[in-house]
This record gives sequence, structure tokens and C-alpha cells, in this order.
Amino acid sequence: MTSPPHRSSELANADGTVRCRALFIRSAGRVGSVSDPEFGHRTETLQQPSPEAARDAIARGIDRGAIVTVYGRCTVDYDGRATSYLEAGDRHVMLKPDGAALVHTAEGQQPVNWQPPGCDHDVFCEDGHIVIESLRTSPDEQLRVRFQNVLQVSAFAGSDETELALVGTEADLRRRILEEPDLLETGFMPLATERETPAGAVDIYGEDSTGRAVVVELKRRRVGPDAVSQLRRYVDALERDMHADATVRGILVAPSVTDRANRLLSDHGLEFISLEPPDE
Amino acid sequence: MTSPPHRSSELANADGTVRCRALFIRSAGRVGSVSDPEFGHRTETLQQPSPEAARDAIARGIDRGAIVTVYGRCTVDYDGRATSYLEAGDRHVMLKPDGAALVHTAEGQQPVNWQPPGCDHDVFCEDGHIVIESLRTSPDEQLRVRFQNVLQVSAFAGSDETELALVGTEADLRRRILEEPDLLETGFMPLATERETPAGAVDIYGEDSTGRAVVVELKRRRVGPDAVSQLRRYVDALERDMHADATVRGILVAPSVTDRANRLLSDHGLEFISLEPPDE
DNA sequence: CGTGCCAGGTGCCAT
DNA sequence: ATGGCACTTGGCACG
Repeated sequence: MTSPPHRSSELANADGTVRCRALFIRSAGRVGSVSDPEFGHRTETLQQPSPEAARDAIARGIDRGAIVTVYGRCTVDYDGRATSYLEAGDRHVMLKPDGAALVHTAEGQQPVNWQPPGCDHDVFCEDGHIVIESLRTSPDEQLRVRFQNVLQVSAFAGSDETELALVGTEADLRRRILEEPDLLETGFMPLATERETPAGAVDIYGEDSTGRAVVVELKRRRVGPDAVSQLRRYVDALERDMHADATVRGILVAPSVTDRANRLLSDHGLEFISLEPPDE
Repeated sequence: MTSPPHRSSELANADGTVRCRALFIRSAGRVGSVSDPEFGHRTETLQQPSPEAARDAIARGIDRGAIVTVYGRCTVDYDGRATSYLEAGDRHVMLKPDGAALVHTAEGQQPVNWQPPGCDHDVFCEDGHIVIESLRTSPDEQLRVRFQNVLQVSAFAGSDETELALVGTEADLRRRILEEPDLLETGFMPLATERETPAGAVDIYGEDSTGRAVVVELKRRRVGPDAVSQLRRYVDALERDMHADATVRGILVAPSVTDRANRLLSDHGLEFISLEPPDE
């Protein structure tokens, strides 16, 4: 016997309020609801819910724009850019209001399965079991989590207005060089950032003290052969664009390079300067 | 006033049992504990706990090898390969038994802050607020989550023996070609996989029907210029290794290539064959 | 939307 | 540990 799927979109009214389809929420376990008026956030949790209660709680959480988490024994199917199957085990599933879905096991920083933001989440009962489906198009991808057993469902509603302030990126390294070009080489003059070439955009384009064209490729950390090849593509492209006799200097700026990368640099007549992004 | 930090390692006895340092657990909110003997997993949840109760529940969950989640308003400091700060907001923090830590906001597939597996988690009260610290060395990195307010703490203990079965990877594409080399080209004969060159390991090394050396670079999806450069490095390295007059064919195998990549292929005299990893 | 590239990328496996 | 590279890479910025 299969219950009809619950589609969260069916529950949202035009004005944004939410009508709940289920007339009551039944739970075989405890129900906890906590709200903090000072901060305006709210948490609802069910333990050992019946499948119907779990379904309704999950659907309501999604509709309310909460982060919904489900913990229990489940299998996971994924089909899209690749295909995967995960046998039954205890996992932590998170559904975000932006449409992202994450399936976490007890190990690893990365989720064992996931779906990116922008997906439509669907939750329904099938043969008495909770099923969460997360779909997207272009590319067509489907994630299907089927619970044998749900121990806990939680819905977390809150607010988060702030942005992460991150320091030590490649952009910071670029700023550092643009503010003090002599760090790279005495007399270096930056002329453009992100200058377009047929091979892609050059991080910094400029001239050395003798007026020779210089291409600078920036990396925030120690680099391997790929970064050297990238720099070489830019140098080649620029030399092709200029008159035949002109030569372009290519400078890789990074904290350090690997041996192989160093050899590649010599082979291609490219240079390396050790510089790190600023600490603060 | 600062409470001494709780170090989870102090709580585990040699036999694996856990003694709890705190004499009692006090909670300003609800407490729920659910276990399912059929599956052997267990969940403990506190809502609106006092800082001390939250600290003890988090520490106990870590000691028991559970997945611990904390939801509430917090600030996040990170210092390591880069540096970041996140102003106060409502976030979901997950601590895994392998030492990973994840801080999720309501948006994005990726955590806003994190710590990889292998870290030491530390939880303590400071000025009446819960602080979670996650540390690692090489590189030295520190994550610090300071809660203004904890709405819920959960500890999920379970078992997960199974591995993800994933199909459609580059390894699958390689298998496909090795099983039916004519897919690449009539008469192609694979001689080695992961053959080492000074530039790195070649995906497939072989000979065409005329006995000419062939380097094959595999990609499971549409590729850009980087893959072409990679193939070129291998071809260059092999030609350098062989006698001067020998030439090596380089073949990129992927579902498709971008325009720029295609131009690069022509420029370097490399070839492209369209092949996808198998569906199943 | 595709193309190109950075990322505190992570994870896996090799030396 | 370091290195080289795949990854359902994800994410952003730009044409």
C-alpha cells in the first residue's frame, strides 16, 4: 500500500502562509518544540515518529523554510551524472531550504550522497516507510533516500544575515602585489588584471622595467604541473597575438612549487617567485 | 569566569566505557532519549539545555562515538591555511566520531566552515557560553564555534557497515576501453595503465595498428584546456624518453570538449575521441 | 546557460 | 608526509 506523495509546494499558499494537510501529528515517541523569542528562531523535534508523523514534520519543516534533519536507517539511490547505491545503514540526512540535500555517515567530511541547491524535495510514505526524493533538471539528477526506520526528525528555523569574512585568498595575494608591485620585481608595472587572451584570462598583465610584456599567474598555495601549464598557455596565446619577434615573460607567483613543476618551468623558460597571500 | 575545558579523551576508560565527569545533567528544556534494540542505534537529544548540560551532552556524545549535532546562534572563527570570521547567526554544527566538524548555514551544499577528519574536538563553557574547538596539526588549523544560545543538542549513535557503490567514474571508462579496445580505434592495443613518465602517470599506454605509441588520457565528463595540457605533458615526456625520431600519438577520450580545448588539441597535434563512461 | 578557473577544495593512492 | 590527480567536485564571475 502506497500513500500519495506529499509535495511541499502544495502546502504553501500564495501569501506565504502554510496550511498543513495532515489534521494531526501523531508520534510514537517524544515531541519537542522550542522557540526563543529573543532570537526569533525555533526548533521542532520528533523522536521515533510514525511514518506519517515523520512525513508531515519533514514536509512542514520544508514549507516553513527550516533546515530539516532526519536520522535513521536508510538506503540511498542516486542517479544522474553518475549512478550509485548505498546499502542500509544509519545516516544523517539534511534538507536545506535552498533545495540542497546532504546524506552524511559517521565518517568523512564529505557527504556520502548529496544534491546541490535548487532541487525539489519530496517526502512521502511508501509501504509504511519514509522516502525522501530530491530532484533537479539540467542535468537530470535524482536522489532517493528510503528509511527503514526513523529515529529523529528535526526542523530548525532561524536567521543568518552575515557573510563569511575570509582572508588569505588568491584575490588577497593579487591585491598585495598590485599595492606593492616591487614585491614581484623591481620596476614591475601592472597594467591589467584578468586580461583576456584566447587561452583564458591572465591574473596580472604588466611590463617589467625594460618594457617587456609580463604574464603573472597567481596561486595561493604550493603548486604542481597544472599551474605551470596554465601559465604557459597564457604566454603562448599572448605571443601569438603579438608580432612574431616579441617574447613574453611568464611568472608564476606562489608560496612554492613541486620538483616536477620546477622542471616544467625551466623547460618552458618560465619564472617563479615565492610569495604568499597576506595573513590578515 | 571560565570553566576548565572539557577534553573528551579524559573521559574514556581503557576498556572503552565512559565515566561522566559531571555529576548530573541539568537541562532547562526537554530531554529525549530513544533507542531501537532491533537496529542497535540510539539517539539522545536535549532542547534549550543549560550551557553545562549542553557541554556534557556534547562531550558524552563524542566519547560514545556518536554523531553530535548542535543548533543555535553562534560565531565561527577559523585560522589555518587561511583565516575567516563569521558573525553571529543560527547554524547547524556537526561533529563526527572520526574528528570531522561541519558548520552549516541554511544555504549551500558546502559547509560555511569545517574541519577535516582527524581533528580533536573540545567543548567547554566560557563566560556561560558553549564553545566548541576543533584542532589539527600539519597544517595547524583551528576552528572555534562560540554559541550565544543553544537550542538543541543531539547525539546519534548507529552503525554503517556498507560502502557506496558508484558507477560512471573514470575507472569505469578505462575498464570499458580495456575490455573493448576497438571502441577507441580499430587495432588499438593497450599495453599498460598508469604507466609512469617524468610528467606523471599515463591513463592508458598502448600501440595503434601500425605499432605507433599511443598515450590515452581519460575524462569522465566534458573537458576544457587543462585536460589537453595534461595530455600534452605526457606526450612530450614520452617523446623525450624515446629516440629522437619517434613520435607519440596523444588521444583524449571524453564525452566532449570545449571549443578552446578543441583548438588546443589541433595546435598540439593531439586527437579526440568521444566516449562516455558506461551507465551501469 | 555554457566556459573557465579558484577552493581553507577533499579524497585516494603512490613514492 | 609529499605529490600528482580524480571528483556526481562545488562555487563564482563573465560572455
